[in-house]
Amino acid sequence: METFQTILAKRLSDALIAAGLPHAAELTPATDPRFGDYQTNAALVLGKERSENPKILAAKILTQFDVGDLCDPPTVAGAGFINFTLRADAIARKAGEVLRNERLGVAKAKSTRRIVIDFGSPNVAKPMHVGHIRSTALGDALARIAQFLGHEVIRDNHVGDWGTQFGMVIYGWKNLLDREALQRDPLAEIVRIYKETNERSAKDPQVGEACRRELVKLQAGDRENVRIWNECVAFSMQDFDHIYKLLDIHYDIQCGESFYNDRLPGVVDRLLKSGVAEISEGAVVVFFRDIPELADKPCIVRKRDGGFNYATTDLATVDYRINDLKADGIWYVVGAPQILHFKQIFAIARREGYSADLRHITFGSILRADRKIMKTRSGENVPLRDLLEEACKRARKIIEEKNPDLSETDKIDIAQKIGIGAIKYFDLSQYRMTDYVFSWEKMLSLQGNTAPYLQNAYVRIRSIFRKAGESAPNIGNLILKSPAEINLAKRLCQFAEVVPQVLNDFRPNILANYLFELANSFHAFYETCQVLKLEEPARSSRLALCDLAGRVLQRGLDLLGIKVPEKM
RNA sequence: GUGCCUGUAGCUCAACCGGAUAGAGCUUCUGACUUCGGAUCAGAAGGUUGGGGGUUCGAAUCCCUCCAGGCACGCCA
Repeated sequence: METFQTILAKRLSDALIAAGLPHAAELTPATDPRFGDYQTNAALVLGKERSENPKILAAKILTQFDVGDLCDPPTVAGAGFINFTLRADAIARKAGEVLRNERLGVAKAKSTRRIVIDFGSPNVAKPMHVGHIRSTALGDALARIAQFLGHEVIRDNHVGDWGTQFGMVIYGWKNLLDREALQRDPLAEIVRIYKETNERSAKDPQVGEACRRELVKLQAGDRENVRIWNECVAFSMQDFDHIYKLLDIHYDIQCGESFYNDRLPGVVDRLLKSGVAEISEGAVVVFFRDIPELADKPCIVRKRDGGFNYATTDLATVDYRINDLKADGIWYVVGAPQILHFKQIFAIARREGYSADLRHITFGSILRADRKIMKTRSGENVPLRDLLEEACKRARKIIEEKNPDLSETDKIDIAQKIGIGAIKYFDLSQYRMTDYVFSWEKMLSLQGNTAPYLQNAYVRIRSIFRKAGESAPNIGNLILKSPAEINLAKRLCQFAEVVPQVLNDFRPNILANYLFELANSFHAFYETCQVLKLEEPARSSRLALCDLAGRVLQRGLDLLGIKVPEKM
């Protein structure tokens, strides 16, 4: 299904050809309602290129422009903009099409690809903390959107289940473990022994040495140590799964760092053989002498002591995803501090001849009110589990105030949808690169650009249908008369234009913004337009409009990983 | 020291690839309820887009420079 934007863009292109002008510029939504619904600056761009008067060019383009029954006659305005205002009957027809369309008008991408999305990536033997929210919510939302647009998505949890920290965990397990505590709360006990060992080894070099020995034994496949390691991984995964269930996050594969262990020597051998890497000061290193930015930033792929590091693992991961999983693209949803690392990894992958689309999708930090990175009072990371539970608890409290008559099971269910939705939406509605200040009050507010506000719009729509005692009517075209309903219908047609835009620069906040405006338009419509008390056919038309608004809200929030309740 | 990211209303944030008079929300103020959920809506107030230069018809957006904050810079991940 075509959007207004694609139709008008095509006609612009036709008009330019007919006028003997080169194809130029684009056709975009108007920046201001005063300028209509869509605009193009084609005449300005061409005017500049050809040193001609943009206004005259605009007029020339318009003589060839066929708007058909889509728009009122286009106008030339300002320095040479061409403005298009949609006709109400065209909006009614288009909204009718969207209404009957399963995908709500959203076309699949022209070329669909297989994409591995690497997000979340918690570390074993450490509880997930607030910081994981961004990678997890963002990665999941991008996965949902890419999938909806027809891409084949493989969600991969690159769990940190291997590394030097295991020397300490195993040492602690053997010397400090409290079995009872382990039964009560396994992960907490593992974290405790890890921390305590860490402190001890900082003070006592002998402990540090013992940890290194445990690590070497683990890497050599020592049965006892491998058993302990397995157990720790299993306990951690249980904890992650609990959180993922709460967050409604699903992974297709969870190939952690350990998955790549036996592939690491092969990676280094190949890099040495092909000359991409060389020996330097006993280590195996890749230099980027021809890339100014990286010229003084070599990448070590095998340490002097023969050990591998995370660059090696990540290179093995690239190989696996491209060769074994046949990925056309890999998106890494990983924090900004690792920018340099991924630049190096991508540069090496290119040298090895990989042409897959490799993207590092970075994001900022979550801050406290004092603008410091969010930590607990004692300076520890805030456990994600606590945070999610707190969100549900606070949502529950609001529900008790606003709607105390709901059943207990409803309250639990709704509190979860609102609480978790609030946290995710607060994150996703902001530009991913900027740091943001965490605030319970803001994210759970019923006013403003929040999940509860959007959910409430949906709930109101459901309420109308409950009251009506009927489902959405099956009608042809809508009848649009009042400005508020025209505005709402127009907004609904834009869904198809907004969704694909998110992937241009991996910005779910564009979709969030749209949904907020949609909810706003719906509320304005609701305020001025009666539905149920109306005579036919207006009643059915407005009911259909409500239904469509509900479906778009639901689908849009779903693409962000947020659920909607029927009541709240 | 070098590189990267960020800086927009009192606060939290938008602004798609350079477009028109920089938009929302919160807060404050003013209106609207015998209502399909007022958990809402309508309106007002609020700006030297960190500072200064430059590029052009046109800059929050591109270039230079300075300031502030954050992050990263060969054997941790």
